[in-house]
Amino acid sequence: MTQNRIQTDRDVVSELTTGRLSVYLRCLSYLQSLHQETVSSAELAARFHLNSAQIRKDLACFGEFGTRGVGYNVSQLKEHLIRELGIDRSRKVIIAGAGNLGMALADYRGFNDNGFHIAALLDVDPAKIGRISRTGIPVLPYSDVKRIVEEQNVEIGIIAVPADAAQDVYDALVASGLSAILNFAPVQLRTNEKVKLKSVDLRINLELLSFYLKGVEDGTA
Amino acid sequence: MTQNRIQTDRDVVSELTTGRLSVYLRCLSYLQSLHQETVSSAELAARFHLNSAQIRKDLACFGEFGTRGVGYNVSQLKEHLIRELGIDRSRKVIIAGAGNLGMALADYRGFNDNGFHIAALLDVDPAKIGRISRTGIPVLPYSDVKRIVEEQNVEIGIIAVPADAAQDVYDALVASGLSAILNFAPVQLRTNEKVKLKSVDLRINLELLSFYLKGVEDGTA
DNA sequence: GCATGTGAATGGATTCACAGCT
DNA sequence: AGCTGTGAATCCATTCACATGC
Repeated sequence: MTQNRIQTDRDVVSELTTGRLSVYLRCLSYLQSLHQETVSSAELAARFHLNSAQIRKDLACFGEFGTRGVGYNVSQLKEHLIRELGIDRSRKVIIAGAGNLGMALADYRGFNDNGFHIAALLDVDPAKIGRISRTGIPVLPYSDVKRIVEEQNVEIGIIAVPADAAQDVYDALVASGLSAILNFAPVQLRTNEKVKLKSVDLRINLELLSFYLKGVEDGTA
Repeated sequence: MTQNRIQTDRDVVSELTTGRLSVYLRCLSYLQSLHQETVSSAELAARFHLNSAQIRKDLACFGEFGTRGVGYNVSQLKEHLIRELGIDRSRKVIIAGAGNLGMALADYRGFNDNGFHIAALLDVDPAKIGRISRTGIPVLPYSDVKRIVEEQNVEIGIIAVPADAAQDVYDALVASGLSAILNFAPVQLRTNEKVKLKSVDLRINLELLSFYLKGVEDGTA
């Protein structure tokens, strides 16, 4: 109910909850664009096929922000989530690997916007170094990592290199001094516990669908 | 909320389990390349920082495949998983959106290999139609969807278009007759329950890291 | 002896249900 | 009345611990 509680609860927020907060935030931006002033947990729940109690619990993690009998104030809640997610200022990102995926992420709106700014791409290929992405992000050699990270205060690294190069790249990023890494290479990395790592395995999702399809074929699903 | 589990003849397998099976499979391929003949749940557990009982439970979903006192036969288990995941034959995939992300996915090794084959990319941009990706995947207009899906027996669609086009593309893919969709657009789709949908939200992962970083800054994590 | 397979115990996340505020 | 905030109940996933079989 009071300020102490906000601090206490914070380190207990699960990734599942945090992920949903991101989704709510996007929805609030949309509602704001419609000039909707308040929203109830039931309305949000209907949009996402979630349970309304879950949404209230998620939002209550950081204090009481709703008004009983009314709901949540859209723009107030939005600002609040932005602050809680730590994207109320721009965080610098560097992408290792200027291949297809790295380039796509560099130019991806969701990545280079609204709380995140991509400082540079990194690559080993001399043919790529010195060029820029479609939206103007420069491709630099790995020898520049440490300098860029320090000069531009880069906090997040993204690994978008083939699996066999991922560990070396991981080690180089960690050595450069950044604090969090998003890994797209399908490998189990030997990690440094001081750096937060989140891995995303794109192929798993295709295999999940294949598994579902097989179930349908076998007539068991 | 409903579609999160997949029925099999033996039991019900959660998506979490299925995802881990994919990871084990990749590891088994690696062990096979080292000519290792057997592997224990404890060894796999150590590799992935998982609990060995969890691995045994995951693998036991489809029957008893290990040998007590010995472990699992690497190549036998690998073949078994490939069959259970339904990638023992090539499944055809079509990608909607020949932008950066679509192109990256089309040429991504993990997507166009080993159980999956990308039949085509789709786009609305006349400048892109008729071209091919770096690895030779053709870009076709949406008017060809139904024909391609039928002729080539495409089962899986991937949505790699901007958020505002995603619903229309989803509807077109569903209408074309395929059975499963992997969605990369950050929107809540109005779905047809006959088609399995899996959504991947890339931005959530960045926000997760931002949330972690904020926790560190505030000294609460 | 050693590692699997699995019922029982634990731990988390979700949902229920209602007290409490507007 | 309407909707939040939350303890209690439920559901699901993970882990423990051991009987079972090589």
